Amino acid sequence: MQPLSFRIEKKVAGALTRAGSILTAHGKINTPAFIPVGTKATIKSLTPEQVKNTGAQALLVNTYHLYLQPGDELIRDAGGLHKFMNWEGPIMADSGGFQVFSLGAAYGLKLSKIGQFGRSDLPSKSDLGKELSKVVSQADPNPPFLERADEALLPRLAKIGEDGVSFKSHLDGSVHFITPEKSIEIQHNFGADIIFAFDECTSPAEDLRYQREALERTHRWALRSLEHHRSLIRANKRIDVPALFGIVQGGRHEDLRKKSATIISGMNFDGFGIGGSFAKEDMSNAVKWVNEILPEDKPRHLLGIGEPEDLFTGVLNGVDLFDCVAPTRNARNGTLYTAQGKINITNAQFTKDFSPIESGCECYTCKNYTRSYLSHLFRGKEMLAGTLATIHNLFFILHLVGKMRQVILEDNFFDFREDFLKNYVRE
RNA sequence: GCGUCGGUGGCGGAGUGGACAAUCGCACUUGGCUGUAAACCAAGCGCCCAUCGGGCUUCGGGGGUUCGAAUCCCUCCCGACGCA
Repeated sequence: MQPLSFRIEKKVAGALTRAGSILTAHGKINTPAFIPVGTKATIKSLTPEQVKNTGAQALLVNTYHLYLQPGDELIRDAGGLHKFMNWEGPIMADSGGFQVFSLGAAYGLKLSKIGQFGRSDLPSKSDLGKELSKVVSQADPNPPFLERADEALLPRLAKIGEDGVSFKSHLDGSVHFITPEKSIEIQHNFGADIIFAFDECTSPAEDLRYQREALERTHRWALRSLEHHRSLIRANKRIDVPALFGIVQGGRHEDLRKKSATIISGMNFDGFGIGGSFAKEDMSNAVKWVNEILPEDKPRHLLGIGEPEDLFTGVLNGVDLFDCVAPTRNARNGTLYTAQGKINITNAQFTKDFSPIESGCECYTCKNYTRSYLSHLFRGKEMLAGTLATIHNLFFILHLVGKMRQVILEDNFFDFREDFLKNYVRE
């Protein structure tokens, strides 16, 4: 009857850290776990077999993108996502809540162009783009915070209302109104194992007043998501029902994070997502505040986080699941992970470097190819470049988190963390 | 040998008397990327100092006209095509 069972296998004394396992209808996920992102029902540049060979236990897909193309009903009619995309393991679906941010507050007039347009001028395509990141740096002397007054000039693709969010499709310009109920219906049609409540991922640029207002709306949407989820289960009589995770928001504010964790905890979700944006420096606290309140016996997913140092922060503070586009997107853009930090394989120094990306790495790419060859593929814009780089980056991150699980079980998490971070150079 | 067209920064290719150190591509160099509108985006790319900026030498070579030349004239060199 339970859509999912979660078992804690080991807890680290003196921390929120734990290792466990989640059992879904499509198999088990050993935690902590990193879940690669396959937004449009594909891990870009890899076949499912290749994804599996990197060590992935589960995948995460996106509601917004698949709803627009090819459509959630088509996926349902195809026999569900697992069959449609040929992935037998667990599948998670994000609710579209992140697109409220990425197509809303984060997207619009490039900051460098602000002030160059009067009301009558229309910005050109090159003046538009993504300017805000989910994770901002507190150290940045010029944080990319927009004045709210500029909003009238910004042609945003997502507009937030009380009942839901109006999206202007990036594919054909058509307008789609996504409510919490609609998001849940779409995710049910996918046949995903774990789905998320529809939320608003707020911009780090928003002030406290707005964060509070958005948080309350997200809480109302959480309840609506949960109620609709239950009514769909009652109506459909499916054997395999998806697990629904509620999402905690609250930005960087302690009182909001704690309030959100308390309220979402009270709604009887199957697990929890920790969402939103914050300064990188605030991440540790934000996660800790939340996880000290969330029920211990349910899984916690830190949404959209995946840089090595952040994965340690999450695990240290009680996170079980992560998803992030960083390893896959970085790979396609030539940034590769090594134990010493990230390298940009397109740099001139690697053209004649006949060593593997990382010596000792057991991934397919490192066992068979050199940095020089990768450099050549990237410079030649060959498709195989993205494939080999993605295989390495996913393997690196998946095995890093896998190792975290192992050392938790072996009571050696802190030493491992210290050793890794000592060698891993950020920036 | 004669004629025609043409020689611009690593390459392609604009410009055809002042706003040109020279549009734009490509290549090259370096950044960035955290629930993916991203196999993407940004910056730099003659030399020197440099914060804004300033100075110097450039458009096949040489000479000339002009206040001013990549742009006009003469000449030489080189290339393509045509005629001998």
